[in-house]
Amino acid sequence: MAANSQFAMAVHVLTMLAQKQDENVKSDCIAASVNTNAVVIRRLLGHLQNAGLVMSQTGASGGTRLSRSPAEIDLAQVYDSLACGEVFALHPRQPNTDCPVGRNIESVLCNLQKEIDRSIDEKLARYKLSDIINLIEQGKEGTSKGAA
Amino acid sequence: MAANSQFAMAVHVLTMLAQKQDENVKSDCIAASVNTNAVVIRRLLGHLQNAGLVMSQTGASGGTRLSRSPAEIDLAQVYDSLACGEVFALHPRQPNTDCPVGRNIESVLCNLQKEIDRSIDEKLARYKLSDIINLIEQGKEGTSKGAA
DNA sequence: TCTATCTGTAGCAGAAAGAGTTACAAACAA
DNA sequence: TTGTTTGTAACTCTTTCTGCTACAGATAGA
Repeated sequence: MAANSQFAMAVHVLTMLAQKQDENVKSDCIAASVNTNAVVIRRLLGHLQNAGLVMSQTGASGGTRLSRSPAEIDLAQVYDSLACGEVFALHPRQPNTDCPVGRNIESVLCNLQKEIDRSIDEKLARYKLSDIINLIEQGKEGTSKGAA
Repeated sequence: MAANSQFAMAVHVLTMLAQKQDENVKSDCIAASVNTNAVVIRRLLGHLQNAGLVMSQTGASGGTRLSRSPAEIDLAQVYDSLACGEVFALHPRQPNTDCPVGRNIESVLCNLQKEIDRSIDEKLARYKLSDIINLIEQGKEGTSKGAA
């Protein structure tokens, strides 16, 4: 396991920002909803800012807001901005190069890894932030009729 | 990051077993090629055995061999046997349920996660172990002309 | 039956990665 | 000038993974 929870938090954060468009949201406020520390949120926002998805403002009455509309942000952009890629890692130690398998397997797996990453990206690119917001809105009515 | 290197090792191990079909391979021997400890290999083989991909034999002249032909084993089976799934994790702490976003985002992301997992599985299912072996064989000739 | 060999697994130590926290400089509105 | 907010460094704690030792149980072969 040990998967990355940053992505889930990022989607959460962006959804909140989308709901308060044209308003600076403070990291404290976001942290309260995600149930974590404000610094954790600011670190996350740093990545989203580098990717051009949000913009922050320091100082009094500062905060963060989306820098594009929710329809112009897709989940692949979010995923990539966190650079948490790699579904599986390669060998922790260099395999034994005296063995014919060990000598060549890395490059084969590396290519496979890239291919998988591309397919995840394609899948995520189909979802806009605006789609996620719609799904969450649907979830509000009824208890949880499954936002499939 | 912190992705799972188990998958890479598993493919490595299975490739070795395929090359010594109908022969019991010892965990020591595999460990030497993967460049790790024999116990690590035996733990890994346990998963593959539960999935019915290999069979082990204890005692003198024991070891492990494939329980099917390489053409009957695909990488999705390998991936699933390790149960290392989950491309991204959900929130480490329960989000604040007082917040409308926090209350519903988990189920939305959970569904997304399942969808991504399915698409990885579909992609991996296209590769048989026999395909991997072919790619590695190709890599032997020439230095590394890219086993794409 | 005895012995040498190999797997399966428990249990421990060390390393690595993350999360959470405190603290503070820099930016900025009022 | 003052109060507020981000950005970031630095630290601790926890969790997870790897590697390792040790040993019980299984088994082939003498």
